[in-house]
Amino acid sequence: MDVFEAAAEPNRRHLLGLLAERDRTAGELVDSLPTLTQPAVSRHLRVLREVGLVEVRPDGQRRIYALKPDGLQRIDDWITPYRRFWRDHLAAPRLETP
Amino acid sequence: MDVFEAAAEPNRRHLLGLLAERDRTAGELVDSLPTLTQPAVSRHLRVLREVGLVEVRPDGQRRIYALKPDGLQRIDDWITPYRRFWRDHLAAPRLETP
DNA sequence: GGCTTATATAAGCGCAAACGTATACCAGTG
DNA sequence: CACTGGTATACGTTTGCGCTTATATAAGCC
Repeated sequence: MDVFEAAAEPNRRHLLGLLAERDRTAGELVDSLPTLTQPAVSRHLRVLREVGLVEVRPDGQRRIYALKPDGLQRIDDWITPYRRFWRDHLAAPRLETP
Repeated sequence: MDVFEAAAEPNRRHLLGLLAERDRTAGELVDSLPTLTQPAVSRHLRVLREVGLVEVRPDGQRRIYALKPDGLQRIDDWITPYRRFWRDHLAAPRLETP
């Protein structure tokens, strides 16, 4: 699994959104997704860990998750050339438009 | 399938890359992925069409594919808030680093 | 009209993702 | 030490993606 697939999952994007606000314990993140069970969220966190999008530090018996900046930057690097593309085409979508 | 899942597939990102250079016929795109069969590429193009990342126009018996700017912009909109995040954290990764 | 070229769809298969239930692993607390 | 709370892993199941082979559709050409 790479960064793109990891970020493609809505629940994982939800987790990333929360971690962008501030660091959170695994428990808080579990509570933020009431439709999922604790193991399900734990596995999403593992995926985010493995692709380098988040990092964990232990705090007693809890685990505190934090966003890792460089992970998302890889997606941003990919998008960058396209950004130029739509900046050119957006104002004047088609030259041959009547 | 949404834009994120569509862009998560490496072969589809390859196709988007080619279409960012210039419009291409379906046949050119098929030839650009020698490890895949023609139907496989055709299905990838269908996915990209359905999520609004590309558009097609017929040219005789060929189909010419073109990149649609607004599709990728939706991913960019999602990334934007995170960009601020790593701009803040990248220069000084951790305050408590020894 | 018949034949070829270009592209899309259909059918079927294998595999990996995502989930829930059950369980293991620690760390704290009495 | 026994027990509880917080988190991760194991396991089995379902579901959907991506692939190939085979076929349909449609345009161009003789």
